[in-house]
Amino acid sequence: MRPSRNQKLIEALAVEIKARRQELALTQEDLAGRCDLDRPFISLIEVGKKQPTISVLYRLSSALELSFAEFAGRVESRYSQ
Amino acid sequence: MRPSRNQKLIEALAVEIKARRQELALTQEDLAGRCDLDRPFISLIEVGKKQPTISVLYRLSSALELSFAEFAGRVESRYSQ
DNA sequence: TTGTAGACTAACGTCGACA
DNA sequence: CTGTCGACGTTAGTCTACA
Repeated sequence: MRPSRNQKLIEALAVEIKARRQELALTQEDLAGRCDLDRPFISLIEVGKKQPTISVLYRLSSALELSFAEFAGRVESRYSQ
Repeated sequence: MRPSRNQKLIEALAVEIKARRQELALTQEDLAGRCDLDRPFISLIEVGKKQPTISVLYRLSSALELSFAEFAGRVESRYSQ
């Protein structure tokens, strides 16, 4: 079977991360620092070119000051639209 | 550099998936069929040996008849304990 | 500040098989 | 029914660097 890629979901995630990051007035480097991730990697996620694993998702949600459930809910609503 | 692996989170996910699957009286093969994933892969996730990406997580939540937010919340509560 | 590129390592996700 | 294994192709995730 084809690799499990859902581009619309990935893009919903991308938009939510970027929006929330800017809401908190953080740079990509700030965010990367908060969750100990590579800054260029954050960039790739925000343009919908990378699909993070659950560990990275969880760390991103914490860094964005959201519970995991709240973060997932936001991504989900963007996806459903 | 350091692998972005949070074993406790992975195990919380593992336990939740297995519990919810059994709640629905599904076999791993049933679940695999519902979300079009490899059956052995489901098994590895349920024993905490694999860390799925967001696409796989989303498909699992749907297959387990949970919203993405609800699913994330359940994993999160198991993780926090 | 951000997007992207190349090169690299580790891990995902699939498949077939077997206890 | 489930866990595991080996093999495989693909991609996550890191790092350096540049416009």
